[in-house]
Amino acid sequence: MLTPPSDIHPEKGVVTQLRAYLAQSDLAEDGRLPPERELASALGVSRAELRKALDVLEAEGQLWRHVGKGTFMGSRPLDTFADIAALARRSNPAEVMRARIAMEPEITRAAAFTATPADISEMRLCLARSRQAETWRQYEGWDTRLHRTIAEATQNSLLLGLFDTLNAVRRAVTWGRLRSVPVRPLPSHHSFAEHEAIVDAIEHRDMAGAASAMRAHLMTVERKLMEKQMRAAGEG
Amino acid sequence: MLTPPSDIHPEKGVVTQLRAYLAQSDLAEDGRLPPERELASALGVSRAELRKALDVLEAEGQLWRHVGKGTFMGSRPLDTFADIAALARRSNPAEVMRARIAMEPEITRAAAFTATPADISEMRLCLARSRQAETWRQYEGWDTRLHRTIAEATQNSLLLGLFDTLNAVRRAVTWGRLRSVPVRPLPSHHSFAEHEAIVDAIEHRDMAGAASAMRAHLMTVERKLMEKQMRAAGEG
DNA sequence: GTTGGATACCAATTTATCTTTGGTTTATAT
DNA sequence: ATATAAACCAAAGATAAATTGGTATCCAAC
Repeated sequence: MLTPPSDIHPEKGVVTQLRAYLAQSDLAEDGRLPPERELASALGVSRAELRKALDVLEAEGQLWRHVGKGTFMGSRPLDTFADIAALARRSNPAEVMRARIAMEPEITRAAAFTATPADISEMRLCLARSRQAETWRQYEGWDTRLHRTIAEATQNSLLLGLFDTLNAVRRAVTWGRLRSVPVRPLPSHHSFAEHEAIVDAIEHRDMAGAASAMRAHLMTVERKLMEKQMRAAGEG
Repeated sequence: MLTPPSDIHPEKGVVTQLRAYLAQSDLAEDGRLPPERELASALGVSRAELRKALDVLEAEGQLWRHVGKGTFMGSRPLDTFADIAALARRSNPAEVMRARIAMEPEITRAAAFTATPADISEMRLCLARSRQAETWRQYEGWDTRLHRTIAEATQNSLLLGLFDTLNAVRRAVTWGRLRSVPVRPLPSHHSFAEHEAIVDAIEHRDMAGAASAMRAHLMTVERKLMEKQMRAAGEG
């Protein structure tokens, strides 16, 4: 219907009018249509009424909208950003910690099923080295390697890739932290026993135990991290 | 020249001076050292000479530089893009399925804690649309959107990014598949009820239930996929 | 009392502008 | 010849301004 008949309710008229506009006007390549304010005046309707029509078309899945970006035809493109730097920019330490708590226990569970004796002996090596570390920097190196060895033990290149991505973002995001204590990690450091419990569970093919041990470990890390942050906030 | 040691070659002198500076001065946590112009004046040498010394240390791998960014200690962070194509090449449908089973239930668990009413109503929309789908292509579109909406509902950009990566690999890996049956999804399709159970659990903030519902769903998908593969192998 | 329209404001996003930074060239002086 | 200073370039970051969808408010009309 090109000329809106007067016997149709105005709301429906706007929807029809909008459909006609979208059908005829060839919009930009990205399917973007003009801003609401322009489109409203171009169609000779108020912005509120145009928005109601847009709501209808959006509910139909014909278009999608986003604040600051615009309104687009077709289905929403999944803006896949696999770029580490971009991910790190948008994320923060809290998110990273939550992501670790979500991912790593399940990775550990899978590893408990697939780990080879070679994997497990490499984990044991990481454990021993981390205990011998004389600086926090060294300790962190062995800690990182232990966690990655577990991911490798899943024998799943995709899971390993996802873990690496998570880890890269973690390093990028955690910059700006302060290692206040220059001393070496103490033997009583909580991670030692926790790490050992994880590797033990993997060795015993205890999938549930491995997952929960990793989860417990990461939640301790998260708690320590939050405590440190609270202290820093209190001091500042 | 403030105190030029005559017995040392000036170039080597700058290198030594620079090494000493890097050893003593604790630079920022990201390992960044001051811009060349500042550092040159701080060390009392010309910028050109400082750059020569920096060239030496860079050749030794002790530091890395980047225009517009600065000069940094340590090894250059592997400019990792989680290369979807590379991941897909190394992976296979079975790995993808195992990775989904590892990740998505935990994402769903997190979503059950953080989902907003808007998130949930969007999930319901996806459910309804997927039921109305008249082709498998349409159905897959709404299925994908449902799963991504759940990932969005975690309010965690990193988890969302990891999910997107996983999803991109999945599409890349499943590329060569053929949807043999041109008929529309039947109302008895297993996913309908399973999807609904997932969204219900999220709506009721049942984190454990949401996770296990998603896990059950994905395991059904995996089973169907294996059966199909067996049939294909039998036919081939 | 409800509806529709105009306006103003908000937050997310993009665009434009300026600054910083490593890399390079040129001219000058010792 | 060599070193120094200066100037310029392109890449990256930082900041400011403009856009845009979303929302609330007020007012007039029926």
